[in-house]
Amino acid sequence: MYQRNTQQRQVILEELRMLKNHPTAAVLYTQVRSRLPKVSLGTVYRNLEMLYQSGIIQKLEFGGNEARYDGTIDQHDHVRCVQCGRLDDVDLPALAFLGGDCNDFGGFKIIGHRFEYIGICPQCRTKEENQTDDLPAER
Amino acid sequence: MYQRNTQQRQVILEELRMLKNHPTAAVLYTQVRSRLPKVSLGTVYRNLEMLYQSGIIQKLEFGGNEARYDGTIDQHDHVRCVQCGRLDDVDLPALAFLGGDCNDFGGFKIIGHRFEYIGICPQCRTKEENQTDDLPAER
DNA sequence: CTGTCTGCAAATGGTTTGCACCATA
DNA sequence: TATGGTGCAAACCATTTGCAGACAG
Repeated sequence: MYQRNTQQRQVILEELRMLKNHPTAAVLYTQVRSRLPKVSLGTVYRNLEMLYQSGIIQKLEFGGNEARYDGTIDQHDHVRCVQCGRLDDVDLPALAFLGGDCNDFGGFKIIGHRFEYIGICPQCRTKEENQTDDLPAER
Repeated sequence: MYQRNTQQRQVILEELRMLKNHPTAAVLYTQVRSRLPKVSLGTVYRNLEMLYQSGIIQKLEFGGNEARYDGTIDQHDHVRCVQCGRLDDVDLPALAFLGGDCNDFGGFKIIGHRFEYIGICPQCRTKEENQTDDLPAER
């Protein structure tokens, strides 16, 4: 089951690694289109999934939101802004053990974990202070 | 902003509390229909969201899968089966600190966290042993 | 009565997929 | 030139929403 090294695939991976902020597929798509104006969103999804399955990139999907992608595979956790969806890195070595030795819970074979802080990012915080009214919808 | 105490809302909450295994909206819907044959799926979603916003139940959404609901609000973590989506409880007091004092990461105001183990449930494990072929799709 | 809630069905939105053509190896 | 990849558009599927009638308070 070999994979070809297409131009699209290369550009998608390069641009993903360029964008440091864990872009969504849609954001990456517009970015890639600046170099390959004819790519389709379907191709972006297909390649992201392929790269993810090959263990080359990370897919960071949580709670109904759009999935976000990380061009590296080093293990670290994240903070997600409830309001705008922004996703930042968090270095929290204390969590390393969680994926480790504990590999049986009620018969489950544990193969990993997902962790994420939920919060409000700096931008959204200042927005909140300026306009005290209009609480935005939760989701 | 008061809320009415409709029959639908009551039954939905009761049935959710009856089902101990964190049902999806669809599963709960069929369950509720056995008592109220005319409820609509929309009503189930609307009420679940309402109960969730009111802090009466938990909404457990993770990784692109269907959301699952918990009729109680006690804090505990979960294991999710990658293959069938089954969601079980896990008691892991060590994680309690995570939502606690640490309330500022890079300007983010931390308001909570999401954690979940990923694994393979007993049923899917035995299935795997019996038939070594046909790897199921990731998602 | 008033204003919330319901059932229905259509809309949404992120993601996937079928198909015919394209291009990599 | 064989076959995996692409672009396009339609399909999917969980969830949301507009609307007119129903019903709780």
